[in-house]
Amino acid sequence: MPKRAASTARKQPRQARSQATVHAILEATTRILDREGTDAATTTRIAEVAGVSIGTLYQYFSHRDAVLDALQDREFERALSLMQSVLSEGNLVRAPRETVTAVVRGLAQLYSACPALHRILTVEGLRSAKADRVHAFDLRVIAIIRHFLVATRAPVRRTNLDAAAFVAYQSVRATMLASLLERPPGIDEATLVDELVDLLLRYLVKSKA
Amino acid sequence: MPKRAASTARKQPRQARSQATVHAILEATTRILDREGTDAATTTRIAEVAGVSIGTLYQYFSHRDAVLDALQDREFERALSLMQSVLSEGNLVRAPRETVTAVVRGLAQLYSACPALHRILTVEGLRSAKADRVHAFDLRVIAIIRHFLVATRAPVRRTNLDAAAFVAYQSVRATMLASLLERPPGIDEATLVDELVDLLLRYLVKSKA
Amino acid sequence: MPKRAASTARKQPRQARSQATVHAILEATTRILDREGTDAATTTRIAEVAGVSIGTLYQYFSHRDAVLDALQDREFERALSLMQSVLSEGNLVRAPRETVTAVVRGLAQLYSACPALHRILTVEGLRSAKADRVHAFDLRVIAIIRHFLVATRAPVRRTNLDAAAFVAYQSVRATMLASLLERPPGIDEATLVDELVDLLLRYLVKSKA
Amino acid sequence: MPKRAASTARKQPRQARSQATVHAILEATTRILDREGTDAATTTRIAEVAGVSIGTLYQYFSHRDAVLDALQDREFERALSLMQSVLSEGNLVRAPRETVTAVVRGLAQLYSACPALHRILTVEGLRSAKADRVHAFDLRVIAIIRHFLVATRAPVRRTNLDAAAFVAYQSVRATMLASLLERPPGIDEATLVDELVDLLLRYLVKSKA
DNA sequence: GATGAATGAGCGTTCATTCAT
DNA sequence: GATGAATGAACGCTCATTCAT
Repeated sequence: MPKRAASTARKQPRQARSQATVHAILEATTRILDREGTDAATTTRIAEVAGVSIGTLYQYFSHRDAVLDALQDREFERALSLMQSVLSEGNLVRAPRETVTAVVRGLAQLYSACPALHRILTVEGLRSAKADRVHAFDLRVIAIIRHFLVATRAPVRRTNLDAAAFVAYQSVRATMLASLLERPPGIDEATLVDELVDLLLRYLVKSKA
Repeated sequence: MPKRAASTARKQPRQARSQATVHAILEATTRILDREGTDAATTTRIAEVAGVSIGTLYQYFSHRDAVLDALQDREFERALSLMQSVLSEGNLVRAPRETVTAVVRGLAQLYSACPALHRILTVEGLRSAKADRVHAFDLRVIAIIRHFLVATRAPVRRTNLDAAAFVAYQSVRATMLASLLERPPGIDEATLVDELVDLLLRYLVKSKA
Repeated sequence: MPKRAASTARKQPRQARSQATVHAILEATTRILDREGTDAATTTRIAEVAGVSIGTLYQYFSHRDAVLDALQDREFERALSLMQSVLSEGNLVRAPRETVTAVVRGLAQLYSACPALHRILTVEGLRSAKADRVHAFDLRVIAIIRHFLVATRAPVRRTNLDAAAFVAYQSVRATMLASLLERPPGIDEATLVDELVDLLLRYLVKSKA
Repeated sequence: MPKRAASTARKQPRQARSQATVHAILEATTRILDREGTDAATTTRIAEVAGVSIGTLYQYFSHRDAVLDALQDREFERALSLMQSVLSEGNLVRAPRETVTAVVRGLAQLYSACPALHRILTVEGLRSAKADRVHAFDLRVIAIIRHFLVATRAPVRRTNLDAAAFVAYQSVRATMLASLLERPPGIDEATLVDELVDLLLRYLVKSKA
């Protein structure tokens, strides 16, 4: 009894063929955004890459932005569940470095598959009403981090936890994406992870000494 | 050493009137981008706000992107000279906290005047060939930071200076812009500066203890 | 004398189920046209309101216009039989005012049930080849009226009966529809009927005096 | 100091070329509506027939309907000024038959140049918000007729002047247009005018006898 | 030099129609 | 027979760019 009809979806793809079509559209959009940028993601191009007609696209998405929204929802959900699982109650006893490394490594994996896409999705807030979606996501991420900072046994150094969570998230997100996209000389992925983990630990946690 | 022969400029604005026109166009573009967003920055609108005809605009800029490029150059130059002056040889003797605070405050001032514009300029890098321009700018910024890290008398903690400069710059830039644009609850500008200064000092400099 | 082999019908709805489907489609179209206007009468919407699939619709009607044509046929037939019964031989002995009132009242009833529909059916004649259908209908109506004018015992004032029938019919039809659709102030339906009856009697019949 | 910028017009055509362009667009629309019907009046077709590009059309009209509105305004204004001049104070002393004949002849001339166009313009009220424009026009026409009925020296037979003006206008309009469009056998234009004049006189004015 | 009317490729979107299931 | 996913021509409209004045 699936009653979660997203407001953006035109019809629930119940049949196998329909699901495949929707999937193909989202994958095509992912590829286009990651490789060709936002401007290339026209409805015509998406349909073309997905191997469907433009009419078919509009049977599943009410308008162009609905496709982007669906993609954003999917990726945001992925990122959130990643963080939630690593920062969950069960992991509170692990050493801070372990936990932080897990989060950073997880994000690195998530982003490195299609960094340009994630740059667009996490940053495209300027564009019209999309800003609200990004902000809402940011708030959820920060809530998760904040909750972890409250619950962890490690000695947290910060007093303003809202600010700490915000700074931590934005720093890791932006640095990772910039690194993946610019590929600056002398910084491979492993180095980057180490640096970010160190940045976070020194910023967030009291040193043992 | 005349380095203003930008490939995008159509003619050398030698005369006062010409310079005034170019300036008006860039100012108009700045205002539109910051207040109305990228989509509003049509050539017609820019010409209108600048108080010139569309024909005149094309007499000074070969195409729309040339206007944006010129604007980007101008703002990038501003940011670079800011950092260069604060991180210059003359300031090496100041306490690290002073210098770092000066840089962060400087950027905060620069960005907060027109945050949306800077978001567009630094982030719209995805768009087509613009990415290269942003990357080139990033490299210059990082070189300046790296040079400071080498020259400062403060005890630098990092060993990979390329990575350190990159991480430091990206973290500050992204966090500051996100904060200005999202205005997350519980984080005012002063708080943000304090947090970022602390983030940078703990990451970059060995504590005295 | 089977005259239902309309060129627009795709198949003979011999069976009860088929007839019910055709009926449902025509009723749905009627409702949509009258309440939502021409533009809303898409094939998808018609099928939806009729409770059948779009494929089924096309099994009974070769194309969209065939549905409208069938509806037009139905309503035209209704109007014709109304006029024919009132203006038939059996009514020739009634007083002219009685007969004319009956016709006008009959049309008022027919139209007021769904005025927008009749407006579309009688006026949308402009649209492509539909004009011919409306004209053909008009000719039949006029023939009926003309025939009455010839046969009635009342003293007819007109000499050009073609013109008289035409003028009489068009005046009543248009005024009635305009009144129902515009609902002009100061003219209720009873008033309108009185005015039109008076208009017709004075135009068509010699006054007794 | 012309400050009547119509809300539908995009820019005031001050220069000769611009005026010619606007005129060409309206003429093209007239021709298309009259000969090919409403559906044919696409922006592409209008631009094509007018001999301009689609972009030019949109420099003078903010959207497709603005073109139709402008045309409607023009024709409505023509019809109103015709009726106003014939039914004006100066003509109150003329014999009723003279005045009525002048009005009917005037409308006949107006309509016969492009009957299909006038049918569309006076009747297209169903389509979305266009109904209001037609109704507003109808009210103005009726006000003019009503005013004449009040002021004339001829003995008016009707008591409900609103209804009388409405019935008179709609009857003449519809009959004339239907006649021009259907060209029913046995009714030439002169006959039609005579019939309508007689219809109106008998309906509106007390006979001398 | 400056102007702004004109251009047209290309966008997002709709909807009548088909055909494999 | 019935279904509804898929199709694609055609629509209204925008905006970077050109060029005659």
